[in-house]
Amino acid sequence: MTKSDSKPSEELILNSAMKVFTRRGFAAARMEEIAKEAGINRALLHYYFRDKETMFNLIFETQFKEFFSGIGSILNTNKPLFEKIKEIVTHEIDVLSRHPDLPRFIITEVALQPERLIQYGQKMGINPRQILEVFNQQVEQEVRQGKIIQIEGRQLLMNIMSLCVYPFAAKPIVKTMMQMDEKTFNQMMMNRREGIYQFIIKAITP
Amino acid sequence: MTKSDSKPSEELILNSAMKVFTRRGFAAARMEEIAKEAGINRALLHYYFRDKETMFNLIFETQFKEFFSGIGSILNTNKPLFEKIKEIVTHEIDVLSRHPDLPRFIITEVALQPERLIQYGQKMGINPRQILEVFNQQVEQEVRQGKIIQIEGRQLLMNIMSLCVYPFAAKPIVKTMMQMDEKTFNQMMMNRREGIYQFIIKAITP
DNA sequence: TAAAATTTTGACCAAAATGTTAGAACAAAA
DNA sequence: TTTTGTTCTAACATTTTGGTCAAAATTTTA
Repeated sequence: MTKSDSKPSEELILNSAMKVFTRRGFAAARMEEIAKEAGINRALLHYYFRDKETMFNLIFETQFKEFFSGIGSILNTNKPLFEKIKEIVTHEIDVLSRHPDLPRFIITEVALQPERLIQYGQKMGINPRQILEVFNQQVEQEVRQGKIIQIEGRQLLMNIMSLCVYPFAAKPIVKTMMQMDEKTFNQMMMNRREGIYQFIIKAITP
Repeated sequence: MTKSDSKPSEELILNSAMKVFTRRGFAAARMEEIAKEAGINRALLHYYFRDKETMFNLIFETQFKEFFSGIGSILNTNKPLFEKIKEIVTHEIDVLSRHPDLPRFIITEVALQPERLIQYGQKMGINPRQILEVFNQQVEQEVRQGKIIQIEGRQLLMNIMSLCVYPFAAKPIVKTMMQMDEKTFNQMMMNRREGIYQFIIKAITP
């Protein structure tokens, strides 16, 4: 809020920018609000970062990484399926508990400019085709071996992601509808970490 | 696009407004774009509807109803649990297939102004407390009777909603990551209607 | 401590977006 | 066909917002 802390302005600005951009999205974010949040003059934003779009791109990139890199590297191991699922669930819930605005931010901004996804995806060396292919193979194999019921890899993956991500994406709705305050919401998500895992395993074990 | 069809302008404008607002959200929506989409002059928007905000509220209300009313009335019956689940899933997938932008729109706009949710909720007589209470009771009962495994009502409800809604909310991401075109996406969602139901039932049957 | 470099700001500018209005075009009624 | 009322538009006004710049304040360095 106040600048008093002797943190270098550049970093201080980026922090404020992150808050405001993730809270409001690009279109509704105001340079004024970012400046105020950082406790500095608006012109200073332009001194450190050329313009709104440049700032936004920096923020988007870090958020994008935060959202995708983890799951990507988990999927790319050759651990057994159940273990992967466990890791994805715990990882997602943990990350999103720390950054609850993340999914909504990514979702809306990608919807507004889908080309970003491809662009940044390439930039950080994500290859969806390959990741998906590996996961599909693994699921198919376990199906054939009778370890899990018949299910498409991508449907399973989508189920996992849905169960983890949706409550955060829709957090303001969920909180109101289920009449939870911040604390109970967080508690519920903590319970969910184990709950979802059980739910999925139960659903796919023959 | 063109106005040629002799439809009354008022309705025509609302249609365009709906498209643009759901596509871009309030902040990124441009009056100009709405006018162009309707094939009319920008000033006419103000002739029929006072200003941007008034227009937006009308759109938001209809979208809000579309999103919530169905599930509300399904939950408010006293059918058996599995039947309810089946109905919710099919209903959600059907509605969202017709209005794929709906969840993202509601989610982002509610996040931007959470008071809307309460306001419009009351306006259309939705009582979350009561709805949730009924569902909780029902789940608890089935748990006690040993018909389903131990699970919290709200967790189950959240799972159901997550599995249905998330793929649409994150549609642009899902499409890109899983390399699907519009058609395959829709097909996948159709398969999902049955798939999710099986998944949930399997997960909660003892 | 004086000079040089840097950070920071207030004042201003330009562009973009919303909103207003006088009157043209059109339709309906007399 | 004139008159009256409604629908629509072009041009204008206003507001909001992002961005620039010269100079003040501060820090660094000589």
